[in-house]
Amino acid sequence: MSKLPEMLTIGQVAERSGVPHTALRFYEERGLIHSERTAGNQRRYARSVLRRLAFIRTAQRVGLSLEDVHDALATLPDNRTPTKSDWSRLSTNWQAELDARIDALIRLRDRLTSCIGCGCLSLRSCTLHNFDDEQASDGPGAPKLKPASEGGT
Amino acid sequence: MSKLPEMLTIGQVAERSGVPHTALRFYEERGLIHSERTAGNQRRYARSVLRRLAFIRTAQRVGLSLEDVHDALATLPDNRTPTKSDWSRLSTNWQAELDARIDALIRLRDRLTSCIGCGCLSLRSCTLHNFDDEQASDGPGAPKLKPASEGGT
DNA sequence: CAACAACTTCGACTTAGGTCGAGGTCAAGC
DNA sequence: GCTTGACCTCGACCTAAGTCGAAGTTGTTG
Repeated sequence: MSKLPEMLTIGQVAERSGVPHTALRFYEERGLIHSERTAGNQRRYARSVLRRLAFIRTAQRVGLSLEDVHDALATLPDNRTPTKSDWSRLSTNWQAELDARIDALIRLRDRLTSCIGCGCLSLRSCTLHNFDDEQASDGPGAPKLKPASEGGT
Repeated sequence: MSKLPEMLTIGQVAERSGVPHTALRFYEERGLIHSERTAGNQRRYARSVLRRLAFIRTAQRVGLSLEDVHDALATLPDNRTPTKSDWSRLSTNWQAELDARIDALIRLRDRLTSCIGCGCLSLRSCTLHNFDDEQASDGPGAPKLKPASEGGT
């Protein structure tokens, strides 16, 4: 029973992944990653956790929440490395998400462009000002911006 | 006429802007908007606050933090309501921000696509797995990797 | 004038995504 | 076999962007 070379300590994972050890424990608590324990109760990670972490960080970058990631990862078979089809399925979902986000941002940009073009100071009739028809809330706490029922300056 | 017809109560502003009154006080506390007070200490808003709020909500939609917005608004001389050229300048900055985000998302999507295409199970040499070239130049150990909704600037 | 809606402040609470420190344990080198 | 550093748990704290409720005040209107 020699210690398998694939098992990594939390410090090693932190260093290799760039994810702080505090965050690693946090992710584990949230069920995003998993570790074995030594006889002395210390965490030991399979190398595959690095891939998982890349996954997680990527998802965050895309703007997905950890909960989203958790749900996505939960569709993977428990303790094994994702196969090509697992991976493909997840990636496909993410792509849809990405496409949607890209789309939304592009629409927003175009509106902004037209706003600048028109110099619509009052914003009263400005498309940018009245976009709740299309945009769900994407901001932090941002409830949707309702049309200011007229009004303006 | 001490009570000008243009002055709006917090309830009116909330209704017209769609921003909850709690958020209005919160924004005021954060220095994003401003109000006068009646003799009885109640807030009264100039109509221009509606424009400012549209501004703020738009910025949030673009993904900017309230602090970013605060800083942007602070660049306006004497903290006034944006004129056409102010608006144009700020909007241009937001566009840059938007462009950058769109760009990042598109790159990410394309990587994901190529990953699926190549079926690179190991990810070891996969582009998706090795995107630190763009992000992690913040230093070794990189706890700097900000999660989603990074503030621009 | 009395009722009542709208307003005030202040502190506590929320969710997401963590970080920090205290107090204690494990593992490895000399 | 001791020292040192890496690790453990647990609870407190943090920021952002607010929300909620209590207790008290103002303003409007019948």
